[in-house]
Amino acid sequence: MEITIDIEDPMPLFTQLVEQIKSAVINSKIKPGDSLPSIRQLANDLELNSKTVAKAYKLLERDLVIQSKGYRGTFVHPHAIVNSKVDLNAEVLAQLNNAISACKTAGVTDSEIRIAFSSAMNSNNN
Amino acid sequence: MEITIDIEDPMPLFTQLVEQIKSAVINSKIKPGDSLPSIRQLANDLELNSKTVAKAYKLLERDLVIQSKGYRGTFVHPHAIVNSKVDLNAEVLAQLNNAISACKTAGVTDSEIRIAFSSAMNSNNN
DNA sequence: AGTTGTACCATTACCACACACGGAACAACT
DNA sequence: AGTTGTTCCGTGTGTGGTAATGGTACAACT
Repeated sequence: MEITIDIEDPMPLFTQLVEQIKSAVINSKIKPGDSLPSIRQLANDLELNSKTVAKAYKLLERDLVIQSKGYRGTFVHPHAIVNSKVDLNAEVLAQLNNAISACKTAGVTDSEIRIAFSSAMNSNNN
Repeated sequence: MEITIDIEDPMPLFTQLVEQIKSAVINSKIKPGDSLPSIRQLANDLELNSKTVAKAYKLLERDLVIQSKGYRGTFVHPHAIVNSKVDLNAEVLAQLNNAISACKTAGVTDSEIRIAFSSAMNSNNN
C-alpha cells in the first residue's frame, strides 16, 4: 500500500489519507481483515503528526471502512469495499441544500442564514 | 419615536435599529402610513453611517414593516403591525434545524456539516 | 438646487473555525 | 517494557465572514 501525501495539495492532509486508503480498498490493494499500520507508525512513515493520522483513522472507522480493535491494532472492515464507495454525507447533506434554497427563495439574507445555522449548530448539542 | 443606539451593546447597530422600529410599530408609537425620517437624516440624528441605516431599512422593507416609495420617502407599511410580530425566518429556518439534526444523528461531524454548509451556500448563488 | 432611495467602489477590525502541530496520560493488550 | 487506540491539555496560521466605516454616483422626485 503506497500512500503519498502532498503538502502542496490544497486538500487537507487527513482527507488525502482517507481518500487514498479508501481507493486502496476499492482497488483491492488492501483487503478486508488486513491489518493497518499503527497510527504512530504511519505518522512516522509519512512524516505526519500522529494526530493527523488519528483523525483520518477516526473518520474511516465511522464510515466502517476500517475497524480499530483497541490494543490489538486496526484492521480493514469486513464490508470495507462497499462502504468505501458510499458517501455518507451525500444523501444527508442534500437536505442542507434544500433547506438553504428554501431560505433564499423566501428572501432570507445570506447572513441571516449563516447566523441561524450557527445557532442551530450550537443548540443541537446532544 | 425615540430611538437609542448603544455602541457597547454586542447586538449589531443595524439590528438594534430594526428591533426598535418594529417595537415602535407594535407599541403604536408609529402607525401605518406614517412617514419615517430619511436614511441620511436618521443617520445624522443617531450619529451612524448612512449605510448602517440603509441596511436596517432594507431589512424592514423586506419584512414588509416599512415601504420605501423611492424619491417620496419611506413610510410605515399598511400591515406593519402584523408583520412586525411575524418572524419570516422561523418556519423556513426550522428546516435548517431538521437537516442539521439529521446530519448529526447520521454521524456526520460538525466540521463536515460546516464545510458542506458553506459550499452549499456558495453553490446556491442565484 | 436639494433630497429621495439605491448602487457601486473601497478599507478596517474582529471573531469563529479548520488544519496541523506538540506533549502527556490512560488502560489493556503482546 | 513496549505498543495499541484514545483523550485531554494547548499553540499557531490561514481563511472567510460580519459589521461598520468612507466616498461617489445615479435617476427621479419636490
